[in-house]
Amino acid sequence: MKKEKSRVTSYNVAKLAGVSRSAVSRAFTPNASVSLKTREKVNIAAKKLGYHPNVMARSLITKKTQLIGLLMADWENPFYASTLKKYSEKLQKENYQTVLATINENSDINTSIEFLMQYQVDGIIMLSALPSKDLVRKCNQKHTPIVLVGNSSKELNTCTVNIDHNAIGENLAALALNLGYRRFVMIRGDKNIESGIQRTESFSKVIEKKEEGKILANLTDILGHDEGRNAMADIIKIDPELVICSSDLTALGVIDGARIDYNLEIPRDMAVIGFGDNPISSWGMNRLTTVQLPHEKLIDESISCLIRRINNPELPPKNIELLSDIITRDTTRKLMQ
Amino acid sequence: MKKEKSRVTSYNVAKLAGVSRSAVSRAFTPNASVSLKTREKVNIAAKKLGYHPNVMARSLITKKTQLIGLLMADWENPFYASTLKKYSEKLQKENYQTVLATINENSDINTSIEFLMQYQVDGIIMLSALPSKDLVRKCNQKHTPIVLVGNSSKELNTCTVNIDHNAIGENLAALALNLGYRRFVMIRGDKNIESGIQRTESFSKVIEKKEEGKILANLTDILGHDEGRNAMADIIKIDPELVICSSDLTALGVIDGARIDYNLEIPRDMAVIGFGDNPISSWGMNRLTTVQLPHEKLIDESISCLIRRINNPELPPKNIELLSDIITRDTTRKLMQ
DNA sequence: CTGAAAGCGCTTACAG
DNA sequence: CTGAAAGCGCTTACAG
Repeated sequence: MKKEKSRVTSYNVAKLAGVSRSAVSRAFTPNASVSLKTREKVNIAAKKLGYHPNVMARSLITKKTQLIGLLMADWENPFYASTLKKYSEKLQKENYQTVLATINENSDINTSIEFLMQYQVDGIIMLSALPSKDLVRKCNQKHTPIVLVGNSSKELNTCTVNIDHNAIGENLAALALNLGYRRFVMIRGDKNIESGIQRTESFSKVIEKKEEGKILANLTDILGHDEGRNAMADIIKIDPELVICSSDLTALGVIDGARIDYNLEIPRDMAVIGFGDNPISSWGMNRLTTVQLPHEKLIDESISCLIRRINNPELPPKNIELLSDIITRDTTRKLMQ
Repeated sequence: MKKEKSRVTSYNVAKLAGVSRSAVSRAFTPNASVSLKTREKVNIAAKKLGYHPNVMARSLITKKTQLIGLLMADWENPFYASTLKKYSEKLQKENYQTVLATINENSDINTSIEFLMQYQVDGIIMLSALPSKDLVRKCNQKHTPIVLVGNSSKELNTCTVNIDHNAIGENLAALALNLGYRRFVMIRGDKNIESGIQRTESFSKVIEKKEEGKILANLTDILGHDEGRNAMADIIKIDPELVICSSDLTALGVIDGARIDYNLEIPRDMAVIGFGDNPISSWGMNRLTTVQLPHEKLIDESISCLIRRINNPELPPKNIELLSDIITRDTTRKLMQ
């Protein structure tokens, strides 16, 4: 069987340094009441033995693990790699480590959350467009702070950091009308995702109010390049002036379909707007007009919300809404002056 | 200050179930010697109280945390999001949780590794093209199993799972010559990364041996779409028949540069081969000929290597080399029959 | 500033 | 199969 790992404990360090285990503990606690001399003795001994405090044992006492659970549901998002990286780095800077948990068909949200709970994470960041009342209830019950990122349901009694999708819908409508477009097709993925619903509704509200333009079709369950390209078979029959997609990848697919399969010129024959400002979207022939999300801010706000909540559980939860910009490139016509 | 979390402990469950804490512990240990009746009583009480064993306390005794550290250095790789997801899911299936650690300019490898060590991770998976002898030495010293993924240095006394880059270089050369190309330009990123060196060397060895063809230039420190596109300014002067890139993104940039900035037709005027088979590479006009890496296998092998090592530390480390396929699409000419 | 002692929540020989 | 007891490695009042 497994050979026993011979761990270096505070006892060993204490003995070598000629002090008590309390002193060793204090030497590793910032601002603890230890003399500089003791601290130095301990540090030398610790270095010699390769000692690091056992966080597990510590957390048993302090009831803090310095562990943050990162729950991610929507892995299709092409930004997730860099998002993950940034979370991990920024949390590390705040002295937290990141425990990753995945949600998918096989492992449901309950399993994941229970895993995280067993590890006594100090808090949870949930990245998902899906609502999760059960999750929030469970966390509140266990007094584990959680912040919901990118989930647009506001009634929940917890911290949320969101993109203001209503504003996006309105801005999109204003821009579209301004550019002279009147016949629209909207495309999005999962039809139940709140953010897409909000954008679509606020878009159409503006259009109705101004009594200009018309949404010819509202296509759903279309996500990603290939589905976008395939969707052109339907779109071509509808013949819109502008196609607005819920993802840059979908938009790029639509453009490929339009150009390659139907020989359209973009934006002359048809304009396209994406969502997300994927790095790809500015490449070569793509030059996609799209919505640029405040990723960095989303991350920063969610981390600071969570940490604030961890340190002051009695504070009321914050609900933050972030604004986005529209980047105008070459898949929509230029504004006439 | 922080309100005390009122934790449910095994003591509470024991009391409610009318058994000892030992019994509670056993009820949560698979194959422990408990009667079915006791186990059921415990389960009912646990459910009623919302009890989950505290993994931190458990790990103090068992010396196993069921935590795996995932160290990632090369975040440019566009596959990292899905790689991360798969690791997390597969480890979860094996009853491990993933702790993420990042390496970058700010947080060096030592800081990250010490973080992981403090959390007493049972093992570490290091995803990086960079060599890391120090890391391996440190892990061996602490008896923490580590497997190096995608790092081609073989002498290290640890488990490694790699792509066989020599084979790729040879296959690339054979294909290139077969297709009738003779004048090559090679492009890669960081010139010190072993995998790129190996591919380049084995490629040129084949060419020299066959006394056919010539590498006109070996460009380094070029990575990603934009740098690839810019590199066309130099490439156009060299006028190669085939450009071989160390990344699909670079290749796509070269193609954009060739088409848009220099009006070349691909592959008629110049052929391009990428590396990695990024999903983008099969899209629309891209249709990139590229090297398809065995991602899934890389992940599976590294996990099983690590778990084997965790369970049997005395076993000698394995060094696994995986083979890759070349996907021929439309950025190279077709083979004449 | 310092150390002895208690205790965090768990598991595991041990004895029955 | 079961429970009392010891102990994992740490921190933190407490008394000095």
